[in-house]
Amino acid sequence: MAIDHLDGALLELLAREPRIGVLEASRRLGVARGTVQARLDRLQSNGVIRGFGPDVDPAALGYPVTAFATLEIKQGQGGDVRAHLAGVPEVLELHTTTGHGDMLCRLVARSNADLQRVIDRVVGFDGIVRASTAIVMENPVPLRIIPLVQQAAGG
Amino acid sequence: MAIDHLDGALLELLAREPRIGVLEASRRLGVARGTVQARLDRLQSNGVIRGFGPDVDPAALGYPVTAFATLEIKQGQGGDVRAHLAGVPEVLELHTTTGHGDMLCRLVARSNADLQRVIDRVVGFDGIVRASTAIVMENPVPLRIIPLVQQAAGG
DNA sequence: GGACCGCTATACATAATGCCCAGTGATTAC
DNA sequence: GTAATCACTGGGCATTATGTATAGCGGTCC
Repeated sequence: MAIDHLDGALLELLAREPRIGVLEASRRLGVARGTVQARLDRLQSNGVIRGFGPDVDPAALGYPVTAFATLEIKQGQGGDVRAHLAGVPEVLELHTTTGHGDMLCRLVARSNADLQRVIDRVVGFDGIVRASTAIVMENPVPLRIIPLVQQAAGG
Repeated sequence: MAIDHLDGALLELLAREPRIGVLEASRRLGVARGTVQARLDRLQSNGVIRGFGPDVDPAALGYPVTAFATLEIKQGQGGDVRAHLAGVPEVLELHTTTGHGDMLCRLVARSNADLQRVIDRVVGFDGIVRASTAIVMENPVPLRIIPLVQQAAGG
């Protein structure tokens, strides 16, 4: 799937002002409303736009501590470990990675003390051999996509 | 900031059907429109909802490879390294973490071969001493927030 | 008891949406 | 070269949502 300049500009606009409507977007971009509508439909059915879910800040929910945990898994226990981690609300995402048959997960907690509880819960499972945790201090580049979109759009 | 059941249900609803309007949300939740509007306003001014930006899938843009790189930084070079990484579109996020004065960043690339180019660009900077990269194979738990929201909402 | 707060319920003007259509220019197919 | 296809334009129209305001009601805090 490739996107062109108009797609890129539309995504940028939506990222900057998400509550904008199709009509207003068409005005800003200087194209017809139907065009914006068609592009949006296409971007969504192509899977480029997964959705417009609310971007919730865990810190504002009372979970200001973020950490990344690298997990070492017993052979053959991958499925069980995934199910276990999926059941922990503080696990915000989980990846399996190359390396030592390992997993990487993003955790949040209410405090550094609470992080200990979360880690205990995460690693308190039979298939997990070892865990090493890195606590996030700063987040100089929050999750972003626009620079990549611009590059993909050729600009 | 604490959220109650109604806030939680509203966030869940928005996460599941993001294009829903205030009116429709009020119908689903069985409350008055003004209530939903007030809750939404409050959640946004509280920072619980950062926005409704489009959720763009890098894979659909032509970047199906994700990796996490752990970087070791020269003392005193942090600021320069951040600026450098912020300028690389394939760097989707960057965190500074405890450990070895390190950083953790999420990268995407067009292919495994392309990942080499991205990594070269990332680490081709004076302040970076060493990098170790883990390529993501699977993503059993994609970035999510609803389980945490439910827990924060008390149920 | 009085003040305050959040929710309900309703109203109304304005604006956006979903959907339709005909026309145009550019590209592709034959 | 001609026909067909495709994306975009520009317009219209009925329906629906939004922003904003109103008054009333039931709690809670002192």
